[in-house]
Amino acid sequence: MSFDSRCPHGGFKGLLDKSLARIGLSKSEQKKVNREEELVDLAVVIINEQGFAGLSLEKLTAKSCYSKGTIYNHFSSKEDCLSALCIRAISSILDLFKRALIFDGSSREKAVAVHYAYQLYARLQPTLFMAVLSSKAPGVREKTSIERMGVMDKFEFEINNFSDALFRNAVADGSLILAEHMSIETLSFSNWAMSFGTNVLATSAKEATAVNRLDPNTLLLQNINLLHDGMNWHPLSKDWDYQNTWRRVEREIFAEDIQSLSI
Amino acid sequence: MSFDSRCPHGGFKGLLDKSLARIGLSKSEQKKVNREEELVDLAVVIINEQGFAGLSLEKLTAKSCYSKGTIYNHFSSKEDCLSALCIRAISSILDLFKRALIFDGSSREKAVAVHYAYQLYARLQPTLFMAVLSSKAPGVREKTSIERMGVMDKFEFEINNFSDALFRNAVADGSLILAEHMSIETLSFSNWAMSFGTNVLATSAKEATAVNRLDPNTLLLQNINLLHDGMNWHPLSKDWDYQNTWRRVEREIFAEDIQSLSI
DNA sequence: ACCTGAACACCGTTCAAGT
DNA sequence: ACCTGAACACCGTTCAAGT
Repeated sequence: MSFDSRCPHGGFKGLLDKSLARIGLSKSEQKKVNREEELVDLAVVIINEQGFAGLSLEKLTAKSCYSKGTIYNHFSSKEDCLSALCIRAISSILDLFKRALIFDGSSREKAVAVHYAYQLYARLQPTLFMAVLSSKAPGVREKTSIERMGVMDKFEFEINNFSDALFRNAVADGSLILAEHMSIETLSFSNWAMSFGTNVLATSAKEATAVNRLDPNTLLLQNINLLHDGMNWHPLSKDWDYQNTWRRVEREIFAEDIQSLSI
Repeated sequence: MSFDSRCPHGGFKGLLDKSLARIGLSKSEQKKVNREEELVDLAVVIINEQGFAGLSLEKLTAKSCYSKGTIYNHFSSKEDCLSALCIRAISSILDLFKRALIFDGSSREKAVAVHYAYQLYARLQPTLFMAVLSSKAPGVREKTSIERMGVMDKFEFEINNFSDALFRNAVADGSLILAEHMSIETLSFSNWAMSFGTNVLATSAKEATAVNRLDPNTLLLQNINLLHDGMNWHPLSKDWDYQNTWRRVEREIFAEDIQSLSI
């Protein structure tokens, strides 16, 4: 093993320190946050090399320049480390969501842009995306520290708020009329469930016959079109070419990200 | 620890042997199948007592009357054992699905009955249901034996066929008209994705704010109503009381199963 | 106040010897 | 042909000693 890759300090470190200082962290707290970033990066490398089953805090210790004690100072267990990857993923997904919002279109088109962003992340960072799924498994949740669990809940709450806002805007601009017994929360949740279910099944069951037989690129769009039509969210898919919206989102918002995929 | 519970042979054993013999297994193969059933039961007990994180083949060995070698003869790893629980779950779910089909109603109502069955299983056997989720995590899949992976694929294929049949029937009886660019497979997959996504998020995020704020009982029905309305599957939810269908399914098909929940 | 690595317990996995 | 359990490697986790 080459030791060159160990302890890759420096680079943007000074920059990072400053931006963290701005949000009110002490020097030692900054150091800890930076180190955790570093360790999460290393964990991703190990998973890419040896699979999720190959990740252990033992190996993470060996690959880093810290001792076991320090590693356990960050992660209370291997599963806690996995949850840290999950939080990294959710946080990045939220950033992509916010970028998707600037798409110039109807509220339903904006929702399509957000779903595009979700699926894009699954393609850009398959390992981190799968970490989200892994962290939903009870065995992982059980061993995640309560502090980190709190952070996860906080991010989940933010994602929910974000999703709710999409539907509130739709109701506000008149393109969506709330049926009886339907709340913003209900629609927002169904939207999330469909997206999550589609992406997980599409990613995890790719090899199996079930998903194989479908075109993964348009799969998510078709599913959410069905759902949004069911909500009677205008314009309906029969009156608007959302396939075209999907392509426009790709071109107008996420062109560089897509480029990095083909390199 | 009491040793009374160890090696609970007997009971329906003779009966089981005979039914297995009918499908063409030798005596020793029968024995192995029976033992695996027993071990899966024991694994569920351990998980119920100590959580998913508490399961190990070490403990399974201790709780059973077999040696480590024999346990590893059944399960190539702890994760392989988890996948065995997953297969047990899928197989039971398929049985419930078949029972749901006998519900007397329109093709869309039959689909509602099938979703009812899915959600019922999640309530009847939360541990086994969560095992399905666990087995979707990459770390578990990676350590599942190829033979068991094959069995899982076979069951997934059966579930798919079952779901496809629901939609084929709907097209056949004229209540569902396939839109352009929509295939039976697409609709079937979206149906599965919605159900899976809803049940997983409802089960795993129960504590979190997101799902808390919704009524879990009607959540799944609302979500699939939106989806089926989006497919334009008649009768639409505005023209038919599917809440009532849901209650009828509960009463007419699954009354005893629900009873066992409240005991 | 934080870091280290030795120490130990538990688990996973194999396999030579036994029936 | 199948089962056993000793043996060992790897991992998780703790904590007294060090800086």
